[in-house]
Amino acid sequence: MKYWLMKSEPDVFGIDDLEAAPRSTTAWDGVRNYQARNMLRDEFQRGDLAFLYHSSCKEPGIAGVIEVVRPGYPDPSALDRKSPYFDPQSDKQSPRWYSVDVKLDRRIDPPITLKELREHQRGALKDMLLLRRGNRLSVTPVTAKEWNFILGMR
DNA sequence: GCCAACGTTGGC
DNA sequence: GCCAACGTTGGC
Repeated sequence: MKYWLMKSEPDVFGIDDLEAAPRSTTAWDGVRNYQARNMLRDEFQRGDLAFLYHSSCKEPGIAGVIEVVRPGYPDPSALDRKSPYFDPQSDKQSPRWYSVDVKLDRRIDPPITLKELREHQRGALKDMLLLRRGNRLSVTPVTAKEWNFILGMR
């Protein structure tokens, strides 16, 4: 089993939206970066856990734990002409983009802020990808050590 | 295959 | 709104 961190803008889709979704489950679609795509397609497994991270908002931080309930499958939004994530270059035969389905496991209240995480940037979280300068990947792996340490912060 | 221009991300 | 960092595009 692996651990991940998945970014989302709460103004677009946040933990409240996930909780309100049917069975608190949603398709994690719209990822349009090859590195992230490869992880969704090749590495995500049912039962993996991920932090839901709120980005581009007032208090960026980890707002909850989510579980992968369906591993990588072709992202339907890439083929949906009406979707904002539609990609005319993708096609059904050789899908370019992938999604996974995730379910809310539990909220982290209050969220563990980026500020708090940064307090450990020289210590337990010194290798955490999220905290790396210039990191823009919306899906990143988290080590078991980092995972447990961060959960211990609440 | 190089690399400049451009677009996007995301914290501040 | 600014801007650093980085990915992508496209001309050559």
